[in-house]
Amino acid sequence: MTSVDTPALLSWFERVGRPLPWRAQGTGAWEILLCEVMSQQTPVARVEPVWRAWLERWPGPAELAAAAPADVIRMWGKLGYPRRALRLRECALVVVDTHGGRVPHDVDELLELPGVGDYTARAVACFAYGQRVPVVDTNVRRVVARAVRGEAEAGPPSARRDLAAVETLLPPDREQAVAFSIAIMELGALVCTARSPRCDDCPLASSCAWVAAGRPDWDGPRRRVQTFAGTDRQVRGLLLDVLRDGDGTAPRAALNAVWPDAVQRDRALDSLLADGLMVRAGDRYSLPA
DNA sequence: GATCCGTGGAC
DNA sequence: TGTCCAAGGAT
Repeated sequence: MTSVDTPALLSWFERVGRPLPWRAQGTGAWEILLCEVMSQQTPVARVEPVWRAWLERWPGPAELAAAAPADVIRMWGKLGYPRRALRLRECALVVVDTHGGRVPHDVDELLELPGVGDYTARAVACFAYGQRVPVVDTNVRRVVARAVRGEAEAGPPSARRDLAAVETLLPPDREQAVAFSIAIMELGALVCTARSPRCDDCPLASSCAWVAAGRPDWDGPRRRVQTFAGTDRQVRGLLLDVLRDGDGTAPRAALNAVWPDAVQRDRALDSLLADGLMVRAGDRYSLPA
């Protein structure tokens, strides 16, 4: 079982790591939590402008907690999965109400926050508070699968296994461990990518188990490709667009116009109401005040 | 564990 | 052009 050449990895990061705004010295825990939630299943490049605008409008959890859900949904824009915006506001409420307005340090407490799961809790503990905890995202899983196990893909995630695997790779020194996690994520994002890994530019190539094995194809189960066209997800997006891009309210007829299949349209609409992304008053549908 | 939940860029 | 996939979380 190969390990990871940490010095080579850290040196590479110093050279080509992106100067993302939330990596600047002095970035607070709330700002880091915000960017981590926004980055869930969303390319980092799309997050940056929204992150800036968001913090300008609501600098901290107290301001966000006082905001109207409608404004929060609008500010979320087209980042996708808008339920995250509602969870973020709920998270701000919990931070204010039960943590005195400060983002908690402990992973277990972070996990209690709405919209904060296994990855985000550890990302905040590590990146915001400098704790030596494994941080496992899709990039880390992929780099470890290749560099350590010699497999082309990570296979299905398993929180327990993945955490244990990364824990064994984590440098003992706290600051090194933090730098390791940032760098290995960046490597997965920039070099050891899912589609066409740029092994020629990889600082781990000479020690990589996958490269050593001749970059064998993945022989595990093919990951199910997520369809989008024609799904409820697409319909929800179209429906929400009507309110998000307009003045926040619309009659039923305006919503009906965006999707012909009444059964699916109603199902999507009901799910939006259930999620609290819309409210209904008679014939009118609105973003939640 | 499987499924659902947006959006858009890269190839 | 259609496929793939992106700093996951909740149920």
